[in-house]
Amino acid sequence: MSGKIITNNIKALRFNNGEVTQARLAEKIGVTRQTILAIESAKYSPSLELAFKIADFFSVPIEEVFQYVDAA
Amino acid sequence: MSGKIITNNIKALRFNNGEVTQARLAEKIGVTRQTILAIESAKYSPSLELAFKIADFFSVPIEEVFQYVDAA
DNA sequence: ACATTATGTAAAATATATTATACTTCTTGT
DNA sequence: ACAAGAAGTATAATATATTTTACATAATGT
Repeated sequence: MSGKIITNNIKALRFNNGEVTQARLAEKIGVTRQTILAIESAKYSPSLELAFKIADFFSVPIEEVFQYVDAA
Repeated sequence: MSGKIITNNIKALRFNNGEVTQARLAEKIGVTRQTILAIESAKYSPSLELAFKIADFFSVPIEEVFQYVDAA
């Protein structure tokens, strides 16, 4: 049915950028630590705006943070 | 505060691709025509998943459909 | 002028993202 | 072993996106 899922490499990006913590990333972006945690562990996928904010924070395009790929 | 807003060129893309209608785009992507209309007229911004679906439909990266730019 | 198709407006109902709070577990340094 | 910082689990409350339905307007072809 759905076929595709959204994955992310936020954790990897956090460590490629001077060990930024979940709490600090959340604070910088203006969301809660819970939100970062939930997205990072793929509990749900973010709004487009939040996706843009995260991508902007790491200075990369959205596609480098999130991937829309086949589930199987 | 926020400073940035999300814009889109869905309408332009629809006409660059053989005049695909809102209803047809919605149907192909698996959402309601109202959703396409609301997003196209920036009543609200979509979920990341829907943004991916729209971008995929037009075979372009998300950044070519949606732009996160300064409001002013 | 009429019929048809596409787009816009509106509002209530539902689903999903985000917050807030509190507690737990893991790591690391001392 | 202990303390402190970071990450994980859980849940209720709130905000926002999406659906559904219904009607209104705009554009086009006959």
